[in-house]
Amino acid sequence: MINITLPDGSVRQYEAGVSSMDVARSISEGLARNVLAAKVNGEVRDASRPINEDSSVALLTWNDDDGKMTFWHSSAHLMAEALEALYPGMKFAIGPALKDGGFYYDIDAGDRTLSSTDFKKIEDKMKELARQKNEYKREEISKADAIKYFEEKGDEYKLELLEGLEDGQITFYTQGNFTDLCRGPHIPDTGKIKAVKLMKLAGAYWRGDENNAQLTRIYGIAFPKAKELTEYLERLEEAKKRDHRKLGQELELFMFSEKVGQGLPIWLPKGTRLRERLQNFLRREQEKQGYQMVITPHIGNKELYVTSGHYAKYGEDSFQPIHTPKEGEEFLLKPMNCPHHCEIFGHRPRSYRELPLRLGEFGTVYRYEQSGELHGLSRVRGFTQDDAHIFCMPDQLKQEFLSVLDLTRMVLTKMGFSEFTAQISLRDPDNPDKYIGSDENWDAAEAAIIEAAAEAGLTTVTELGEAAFYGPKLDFMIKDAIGRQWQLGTIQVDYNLPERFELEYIGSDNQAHRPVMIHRAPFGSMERFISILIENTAGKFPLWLAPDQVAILTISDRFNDYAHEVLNKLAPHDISGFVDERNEKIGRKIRDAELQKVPVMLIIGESEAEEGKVSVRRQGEGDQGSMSLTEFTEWFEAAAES
RNA sequence: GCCAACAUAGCUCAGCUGGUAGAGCAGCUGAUUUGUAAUCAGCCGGUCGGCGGUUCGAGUCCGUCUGUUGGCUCCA
Repeated sequence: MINITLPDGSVRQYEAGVSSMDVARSISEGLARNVLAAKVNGEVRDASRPINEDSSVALLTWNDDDGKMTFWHSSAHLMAEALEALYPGMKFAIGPALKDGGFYYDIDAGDRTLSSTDFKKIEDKMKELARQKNEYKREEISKADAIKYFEEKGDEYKLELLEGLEDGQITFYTQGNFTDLCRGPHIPDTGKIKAVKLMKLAGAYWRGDENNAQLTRIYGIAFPKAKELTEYLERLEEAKKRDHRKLGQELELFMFSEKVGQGLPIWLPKGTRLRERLQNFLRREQEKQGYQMVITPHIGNKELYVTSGHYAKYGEDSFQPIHTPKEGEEFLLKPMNCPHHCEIFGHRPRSYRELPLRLGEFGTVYRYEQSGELHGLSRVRGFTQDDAHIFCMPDQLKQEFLSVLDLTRMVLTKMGFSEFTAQISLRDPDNPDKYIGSDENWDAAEAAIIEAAAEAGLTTVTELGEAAFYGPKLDFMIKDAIGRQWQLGTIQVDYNLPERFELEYIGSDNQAHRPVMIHRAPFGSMERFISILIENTAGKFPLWLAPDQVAILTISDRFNDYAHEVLNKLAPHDISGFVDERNEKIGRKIRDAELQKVPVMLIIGESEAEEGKVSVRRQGEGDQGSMSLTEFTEWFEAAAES
């Protein structure tokens, strides 16, 4: 008998050779039906494989990430089986599951060209094969036999893969009539796959190398329940509707111009109002916490970046230097604000009494991103960071970190994001030479970050080896309204720049000391943050942020004068908007304001003009009744708070 | 950057196998003076992304450039 330890800590006894599936059955039939694979002593394996010694076993279902990955991997095999059945002679390269969901298979279709019009046929075949509930059978095979099999089949890709594998650890998996070289594991049988959809087709090189053959990559998704596929597709639809590029155009927030240049966003009036509101908000909050704003130029002498080390690191992959008429003089578009801020710190002697010195700037920087990486506002070549650099003494690090965490969390919460986690990136303990700065400093900084995050009550994930060479960091991850994860603001500790710029302060001991620097940007960049904000709100910005807060809609042009009077009276209350004077019916004006997602509509006709009132309508909600202007400003303030 | 697809009016899109461009919305003009998601009519608007080529003839075929979109070793 062997002991099987389950995740809840309970221990059960079974005959040696028992399978994970048997274990599941002994617990409940329902569980057994849902088991996709099992994690045995930390290794994900087929549920059918025998266990011969005392082990810990976790049964994996659709609710486990490893279960999903196994499911999708098996789905890739199912797709390959369907392809082979429909189009004999195809060669298969690799077909993994994807962490972000779904799977793909890279295939060499020979002379045949596959297109998305073939998807339906392939999906139908997959469903047909799935209904046969074919078992995924594992088989250990000798390298010679494996080579023979694929030589006969004429699949040079699998043969190449075999070259890299050792005899004795090669396995085949077979379901139905399809056999594939595969490490596994797989789900018990194809019958679990109830819903499949092929998503897209892309070119991909064999082994990702452009010198190799170009293969056809087919992406697909699969689920154990039809309903889950429907929901998945609905989520994709929803994401499409929220796409900030689409909304940015519809709401006239920003634009791009070929003439201005790729990846260089142009902020239109409405987008600018939105952005300025965000900046003002952040500026005020930062000033409350003792930040001082500074402004530095968009270009800097090359020497500045040689000093900071950025030139050596980014030289040829960036915008190239600007030459002046003067011989040998070169300027760089600034890729970062920190060197400038270091110069501010260093321009006169600093006392420890001035620390922490917190310098903030909405600094616009330019980076030459690869053209293929550009994407709407989220990946651009010119953007503005909500940047700040805190120069402090080592023993102030934790306190400063804590206030930055507080600030970040506060502003994100105000922005409507409530679920965050923090990723803490530390040194790679096996590679101490990769990092600059003393061990004591690193230990202290890492401890400061970990303690600060714990004190702030943040859920954290720690990644070893992910730190920058100059210091550890913490990144904020947020979840948006439709469940997507985004990486936002980052907080980094830096020992490097103070050293390169030879920054010093005079301590209470009358000796010179080197300050520690914290880089931090709660939003990251205004561009990227706003792209996330647009997608999170679907363009329905909170009242206090909306570019136009109220649309004043007149029933007929007889009331235009009163409408303007109302607009003027709202201005002192910091409520802004416009009067829709068009000669249109009220229904039309409402529709247009609704589509423009103006949060509040004030409807003005005969009765309002006579009684000095406004009829209030909330975007997406409808009529809120009529009120006096005083009542309305109170209503507005209350609404803006919530 | 590489691969693929796409680029037609301000926007969304139609235009069969090559035979000199169309719709809806927007805009303009007029009528209408309107009560909670589209009033009616008329008009304007495109060297079909740029350049080159094939052809008697190119939005349509080929090349090239620009831009956009999706992908670009999560290893069998």
